Amino acid sequence: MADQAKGQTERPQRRRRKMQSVTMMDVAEFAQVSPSTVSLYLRRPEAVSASAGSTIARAIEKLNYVPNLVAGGLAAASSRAVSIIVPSVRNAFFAETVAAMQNTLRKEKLQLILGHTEYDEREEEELVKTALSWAPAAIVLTGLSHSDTTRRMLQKVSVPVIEIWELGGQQIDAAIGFHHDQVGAAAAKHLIQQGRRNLAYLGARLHEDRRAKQRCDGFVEAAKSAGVTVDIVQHPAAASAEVGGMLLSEALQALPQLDGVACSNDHVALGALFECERSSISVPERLSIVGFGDLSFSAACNPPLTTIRPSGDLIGREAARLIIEHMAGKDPEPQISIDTRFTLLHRRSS
Amino acid sequence: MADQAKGQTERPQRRRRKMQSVTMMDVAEFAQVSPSTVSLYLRRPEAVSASAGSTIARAIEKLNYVPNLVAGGLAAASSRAVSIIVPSVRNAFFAETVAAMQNTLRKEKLQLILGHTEYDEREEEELVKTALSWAPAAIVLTGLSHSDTTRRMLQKVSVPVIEIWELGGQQIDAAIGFHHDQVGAAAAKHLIQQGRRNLAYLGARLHEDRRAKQRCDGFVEAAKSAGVTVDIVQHPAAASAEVGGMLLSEALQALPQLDGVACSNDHVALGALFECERSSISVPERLSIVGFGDLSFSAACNPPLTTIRPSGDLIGREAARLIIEHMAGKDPEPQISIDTRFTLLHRRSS
DNA sequence: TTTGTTAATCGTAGCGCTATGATTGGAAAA
DNA sequence: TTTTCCAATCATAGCGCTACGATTAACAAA
Repeated sequence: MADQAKGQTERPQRRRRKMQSVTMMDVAEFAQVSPSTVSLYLRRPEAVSASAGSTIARAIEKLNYVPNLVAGGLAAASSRAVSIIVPSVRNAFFAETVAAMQNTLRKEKLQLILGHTEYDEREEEELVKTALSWAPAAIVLTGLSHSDTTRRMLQKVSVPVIEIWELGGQQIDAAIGFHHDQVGAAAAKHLIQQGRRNLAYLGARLHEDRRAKQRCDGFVEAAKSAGVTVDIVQHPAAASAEVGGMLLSEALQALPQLDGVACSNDHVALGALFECERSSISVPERLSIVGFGDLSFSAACNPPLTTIRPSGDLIGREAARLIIEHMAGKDPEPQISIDTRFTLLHRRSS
Repeated sequence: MADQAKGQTERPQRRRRKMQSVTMMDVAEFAQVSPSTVSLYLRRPEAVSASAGSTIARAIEKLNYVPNLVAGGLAAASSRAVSIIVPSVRNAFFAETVAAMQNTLRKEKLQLILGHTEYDEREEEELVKTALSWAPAAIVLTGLSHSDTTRRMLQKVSVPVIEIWELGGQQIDAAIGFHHDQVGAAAAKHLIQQGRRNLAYLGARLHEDRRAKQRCDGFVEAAKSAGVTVDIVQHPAAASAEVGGMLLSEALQALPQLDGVACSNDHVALGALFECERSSISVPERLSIVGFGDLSFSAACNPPLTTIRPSGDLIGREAARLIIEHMAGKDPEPQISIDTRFTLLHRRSS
């Protein structure tokens, strides 16, 4: 106190709100090494000597030190966060991918920053912009269809970009997914194989859900090229059992000969199944139903639902793998595309 | 790539990898104001004059400036991120809450950092630790049951902690949710009201899912205190339609008199419904079924499923509101608890 | 005029960490 | 011996921003 009263006012003491009580400096001091050694130990433990390493480890333990990832991210110009942008986590497909990614990334101490577009490109653009301002280790987005601005932003940037759940369009960098038109084609082929000749696709929200549209198109095309009658019955609302019921009853009215339907997803298929029950249409004798998704209830339906299972979790795991490899310094081949395929599960509804 | 071609003086000293090309300094320079004014404009636009504001806005637009949230977070000792930890996003309940939170927080430019515990307290502990190292604006976790270490970490820390989806236990700070035992009781009361006297609870994963257990207990207690026969039939696996079918058939075998069941959730109830169909048990004449969750298919079942709807989205919205208010400086009452209630939807399965 | 008051703006020291390049000590090579 | 080399460690300049306190401008009150 007294020694600071030097006639003229000294530099005013600034006080800032501290983020945390124990910092890397404290650990360094306690362990009698420099902060850089602590930092090095934390990032590449094999680069410091065994003795220094154990001293530092003890200091960290003792002081209960928790590294500040924000500061680290700023200094390193890249944070240990992965930004993932999906249409909606309420959608079981994306939830599964998100969960799988999370489970793989967690082992590398990478965090997931989540965003929903609600199937809105403008929203996606906003989310990408925010995502970039976090300097993430990677950006994962859904589908290959984005606004020009989004595409431009992402091309300019140096973080790896991974597009998931769609293949076959123009990709920004890496893409992991499958061909949705092939899904539709597989459904059609299967129904035809079962002897069905009057098909329809029960589609929900085809105007917004590009991938559902692709499945529909693939279905129609395959049916047509097989010389089979095919029609589309659709509804603008999101896929649900309720919509499925409505669509099937509409389809039956319009196409009395109908003997096989493929659905936007298993929710729609479930609704169709219930509608059959209500209308005493025997499945699969009179009508075959094929869904998409293999949701949790699909195998337990009555009859169990024939469906096509995409590997949502595989997509997530592969995306995580790509990110981890990139962080490890492996330069991935540009414009890589990974086809995770899908599986037709033939159950009793067809 | 190198879109910035500034004629920089050779500095053989240190060069660091820059995170971004255009910074707040650039904007300030362009707009002829100081960086602090730009910062102020970005955080509290009403605090700068209209003229300065519009100049800055123009500069931002012109230079295509994207703020660096990592740097901001470090300087402010708190990032614009909210950490949310749920058992799993594959679970529709939590997915709904996450989505609702996201939708509210997005308006405030807050990001969601997601973590999954997979119903493992040790994992939760790890996630909380990582979450804290992001200096989030708030931490949201699921349920009131945590490890001692987790609880200690969170009590020590100054960020707001919100526990969701459970009420009635010892809470760390804020809690938003409802009483699960009341859900069970409501189901029991409803079944009794429908004239049912031989009840059973079909429970999945009761040993791990604390909240499912509470619903079960509430159900049993309410039934007992009404003097009605009641039993529990359970399975260690996660709730699914498949498990539901198994549980119901087991229950019918053990309790031939059975005339009413409540289920862990609507997946289980759906499975029970299918089992009834397979076994030609008429619902609700011979057996009433009550679910939990009001999942997307519940209203479209045949018969439509009586169920109890929790307000997963309300929980998310309220959590977001609390966080936003806290950030706005409002000091929330400590230990606040918000009961979001639930609704019994009486449909034709009971 | 001076003084006080308020609104708007500014200057700049950190926030905690990482990356770069420098330095060190001791063993191996000459 | 001297020189070289390398692994281990260190010193420190930022990363881009926010918040604090200071300063200025504008105008009313004394």
